[in-house]
Amino acid sequence: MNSESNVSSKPVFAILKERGALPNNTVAAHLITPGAPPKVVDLHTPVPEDSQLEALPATHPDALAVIRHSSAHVMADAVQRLFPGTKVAFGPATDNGFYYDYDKPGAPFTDDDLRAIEKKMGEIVAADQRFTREKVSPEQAREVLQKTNETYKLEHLERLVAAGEEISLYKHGEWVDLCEGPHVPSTRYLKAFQLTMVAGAYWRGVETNPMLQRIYGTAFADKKALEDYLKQLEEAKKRDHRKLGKELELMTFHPWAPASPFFLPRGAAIYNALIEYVRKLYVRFDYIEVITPQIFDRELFVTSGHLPAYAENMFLAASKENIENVCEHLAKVHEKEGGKLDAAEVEKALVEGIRFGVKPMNCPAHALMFGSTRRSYRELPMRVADFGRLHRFERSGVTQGMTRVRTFCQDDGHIFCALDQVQSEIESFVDLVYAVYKDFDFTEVRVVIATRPDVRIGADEIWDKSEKALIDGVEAKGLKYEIAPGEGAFYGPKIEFHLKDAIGRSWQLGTMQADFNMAERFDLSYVGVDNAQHRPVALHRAILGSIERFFGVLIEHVSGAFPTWLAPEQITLLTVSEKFDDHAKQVLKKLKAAGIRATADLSGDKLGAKIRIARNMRIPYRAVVGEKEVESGGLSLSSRDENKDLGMLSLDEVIAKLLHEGVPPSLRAS
RNA sequence: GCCCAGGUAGCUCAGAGGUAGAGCACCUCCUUGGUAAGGAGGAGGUCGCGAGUUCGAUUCUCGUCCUGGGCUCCA
Repeated sequence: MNSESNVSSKPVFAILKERGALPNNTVAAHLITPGAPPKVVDLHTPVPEDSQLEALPATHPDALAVIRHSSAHVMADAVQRLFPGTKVAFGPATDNGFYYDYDKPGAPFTDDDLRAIEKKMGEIVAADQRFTREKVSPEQAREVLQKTNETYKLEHLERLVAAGEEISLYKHGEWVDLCEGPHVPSTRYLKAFQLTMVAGAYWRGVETNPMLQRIYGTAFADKKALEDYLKQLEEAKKRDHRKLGKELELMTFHPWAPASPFFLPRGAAIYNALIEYVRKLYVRFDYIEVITPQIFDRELFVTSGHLPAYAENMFLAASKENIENVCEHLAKVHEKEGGKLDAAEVEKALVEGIRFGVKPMNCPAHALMFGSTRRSYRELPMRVADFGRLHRFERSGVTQGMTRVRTFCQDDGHIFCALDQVQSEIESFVDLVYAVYKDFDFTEVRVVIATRPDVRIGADEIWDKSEKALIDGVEAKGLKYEIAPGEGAFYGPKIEFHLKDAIGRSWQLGTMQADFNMAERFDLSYVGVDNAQHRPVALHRAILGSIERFFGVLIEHVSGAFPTWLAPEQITLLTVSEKFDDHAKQVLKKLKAAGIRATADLSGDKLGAKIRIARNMRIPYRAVVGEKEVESGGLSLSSRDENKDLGMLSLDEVIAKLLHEGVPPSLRAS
C-alpha cells in the first residue's frame, strides 16, 4: 500500500477494461503480488498501471465475501434510516453471510423489524448507489464519526491510529462507514440477500462490555445460490443429532439432569461399540487401561491446579457432615462478630468445608497412580487409558445437545514418557488419530494448535518447550495446521483435531496436549539408565475426544445410518404374516447365537408397513420371512446402503456377510 | 452468565380470557396380507413449574426451570 511506484496509477476497472479482461459479472479483483496471497481490491481503487490483476466474478469465494460485506453496509444504512439513534459497531462478512452489531436504544429488534429492514435494503439496492472509498487522515475520520456520534467506530478508530493503520471511509449514497473495504462497485450488485436472525453480542466479544444487537444475514451472487443455501440448511436440520437421536431412540434428556444425556438401549449399543473399538486399538498400540475414582478430596485438585484455575467448571461435593461443620463454624463466627458475617468469610468457610470435588479430568488420578510406586525408565513410555466418567459444570447458555454436555466420557489417556520420547509419541498418535477417523469416513479434519491461555499454571520456559514439541510433531507429519493463540488448556498447549457437524459448526474431538507441569506438581519421577531420578513428561490425549460429542457428530455425519459394525440392530426379520412367526423366531435365535444384533418385527402390520418402519430406523439389512423362506431355509435380504433387494441368501451366507461387516473396516480380514 | 425465541398427549404440531384438538405411536378387535403406512374402536393432557391480575388464566403480567439460536468458554 505504501510502495512507491514511478508508474502512474489508475482505477482497477480502467486497467482491466483496457486489457479486455473485465467480464460483465465482475464485482472486484485480485491484486497479485508474486510470493504473496492475492489481495482483494475494489474496482475503483487506483493501483499502478502495470499491476497484475485478475477480475473476480460474483461467484468467486473472495467476491462473495465482498458482496456480503457490502450487504452489511446496506443493512446498517437501512437500520439507521428506520431506527434513528442506533449506533453501529462491527459488520464483517462471515463464512456463510454477514452481520452487523448495533447499539439500539429501547427494545431489541423483532422479526418484523428484520422484514422492514430487508425491504428498506431493497430500496437502497434499487437506487443503484455507488460505493466510494476515501483515504483520510485520522482527524478527518474523527470529524466525520463525531458528527454522526458513532462512539464505537470512534473507539475503533483510535485503535487503528495507535496501530499505525491506513484509515479509509467507505460511502454509498449518504451513508458513511469507517471501513477498510473492499466493496462492490454499486448497491445494484447485491442481488440476493436475506436477514436471518437477531442475537445478542458483546462489544468486541468481551463479556464485561455492553451487549449489542447483532443482526445476521446471508447474501449470494444470485437468487438461485441463495435458495440453494437455504435448502441446504433445511437438509442439515434433518440430520441434526438432537432430532435423529429422538427419532431413532438413541438418547433422551430430562430437566432434572440438564445437559446430561440418557443413552437409551439403541444409543447405549452404539456407545459401547465405540468404546469396544477403541479398546481393541489399545491392545495394538500398547496402552494399559485403568479405572479411577469419581470423587476426590479437594487436596488432589489443589495439587493438580484445578483449584482455582478450573474451579468454575467443577462440581464440588460435600457430605452432610461437611455442611454441618461449615454451619457450626459460621454460627460461631456469627456470634463472636456480634451478628455480622461478611461474604468473603462465608465463601472461605464453604470452599474449605466442602471437602470433595467430582473429577472434571482423569489426569490427576493418573498422576497419583504413576506416583504410587517406584518407576523405571524401562516402563516408559507408559500409556495409561481410562474411560472414566467426567463432570464439568458448563454455564447454562453454552450446552448443546450431545456436543456440549455436563457429563461425558473421553477415550482418555495419558502417556508418561521421557523427554526424548515426546516427539515420537506425538507422531505415532497423529497416525493413530488419522487411522481412526478413516474408519469413520471422516475426511475433513482441521488441525489447530492452541497456545498458552491467560489463566495458566507453569513457567513460560515450560510453555515454550511444550508449544515447540507440538508444532515439531505436527510438522514432522507434514500436516497443515492453524494456531489458536490463547486457546490452550490451563496446564499445557494442545493439538486439536476438529470435525464439522451438519450445520457446519466445527467441534474439537481428538486432542493431544504436552504437559510439563503435572509431573512437577505431583513430584513424579522415574529412575533413569544413570540411576538418577528424572521427571517424566505427561502427554494428555484423546482420539474420539468425548464419546458423547463424537457420537453427536457421527450421527450427523451418517444421517443416523450407522455402518453395520456400529448399528444397534444389524438386521431385522420381517414376517409376511403371523404364520411365519415361529420360523422367524428360530432364525432370530441362530443369528443371535452367531453374535449378530438381530430383531424381528412380529407385529400385525403388513409387510409394506414393516419395511417402512425398518427403513425409517435405518437398519442396515432387512430380511423377509414368508412361505418361500420357510421352504428354502434362506432369507430374502435387502440392503439399506445399496438400497436394493439382494435376493435369496442362505442363512450361512447372511451370517458370514454380517460378521464381515460387523467389524470396523481397518480390522476386517480381507 | 448475558441477549433473543420457545415449552400444549410418547412424537410432530394446531388452538384460544369461559377448565383443549389433529396425525403418528400405544391398547383391543377385524383382516393373514410378499417389498415405503389395511380397517374399526379405545385409552391418553393439573397446556413446564410457582405466584399475581380477573367472577374465571393453559391463554394476560412477573418470577423460575428447561430447550433452541447467538455472545463467551471448552472435549
